[in-house]
Amino acid sequence: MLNVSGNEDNAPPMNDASKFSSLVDPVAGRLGYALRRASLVMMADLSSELTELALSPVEATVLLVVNANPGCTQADIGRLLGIKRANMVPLIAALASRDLVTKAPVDGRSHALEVTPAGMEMSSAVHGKMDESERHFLDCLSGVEPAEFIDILLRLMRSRAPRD
Amino acid sequence: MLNVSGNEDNAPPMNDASKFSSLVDPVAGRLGYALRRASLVMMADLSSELTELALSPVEATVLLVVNANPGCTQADIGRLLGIKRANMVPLIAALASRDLVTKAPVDGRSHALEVTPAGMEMSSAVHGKMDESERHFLDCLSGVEPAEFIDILLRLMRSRAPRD
DNA sequence: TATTGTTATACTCTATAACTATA
DNA sequence: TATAGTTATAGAGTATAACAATA
Repeated sequence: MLNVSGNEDNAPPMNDASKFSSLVDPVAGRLGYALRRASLVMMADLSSELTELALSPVEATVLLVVNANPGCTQADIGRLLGIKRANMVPLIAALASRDLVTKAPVDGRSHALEVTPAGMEMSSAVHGKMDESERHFLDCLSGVEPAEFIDILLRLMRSRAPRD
Repeated sequence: MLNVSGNEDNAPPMNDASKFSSLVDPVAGRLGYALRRASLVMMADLSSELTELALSPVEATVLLVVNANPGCTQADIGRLLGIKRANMVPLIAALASRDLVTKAPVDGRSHALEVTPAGMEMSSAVHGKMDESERHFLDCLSGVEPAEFIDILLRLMRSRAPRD
């Protein structure tokens, strides 16, 4: 694996702010700010992990949802992931054009989505890449249980209604 | 204050997934996914809080940085917040056009930024809005100390080098 | 040679509105 | 009347490349 930051093992991982600047940071103690910056870092890491599979994080996630819910519709996925119907169209089209998912009309107005054998293999690969990306960051959760940490984040997410 | 979700006090705050869908969620246990969704929710909340001040979250944060670091440059702010130099230009221009910050050439190539009296008042207002937005979400951190939670997020953010 | 500010531009993501067809 | 899928489009946000002036 590529070691970009030279910070793979137990060496002190630059916990100081010297890498960023010498300014006073008035938002470092803000939950929203810390959440956003941490999220962007993890997204960038996962994104580069997924380049091998030629999938974006969103495409990969949609694929996993179809894989876990055979027969679901685009609208279902949109509600689960917070993606608008209009924006689901190119996502599903991309996965379908690569023969990772299939669309079968069931309703006249809705399509049942399913993963193909190739899509099933790709789902496993995606989980592998997510495991690999996640592993490094889980080490930062010193003391706190990952499951508890994630539960807090999900509770945070559900504490406000989705805007749709 | 406006109560959008009907979930201000101690009523059970919809901790189930019924509000979202009935699908199996294959990424609910993923740290990166939970971080991103939580971050988006907090960003949306802060964004609507800041509409009264006619500031975006990024503009508000830049203003706070200038306020906390009189004499800093655009490049300084960009490094601190992870914003590219090119994208700093319209941000500072917007704040300057509203007489919230001033640009004083010091170097021939760099400008010293400072907040005006109006900018100082606006900074206080921004902190107030951030407090208000943050208050609700801090309640979700049952058990875990906010400072510890934020420290983990910042450690997470610093565990990968900024791409710049 | 490296850095600051700047312009122009492209690309991705997301949001809205409207339309068709189905339930 | 509400929902599913679709199209087109607009608006953020972010990215790169190039340039001039300066250190």
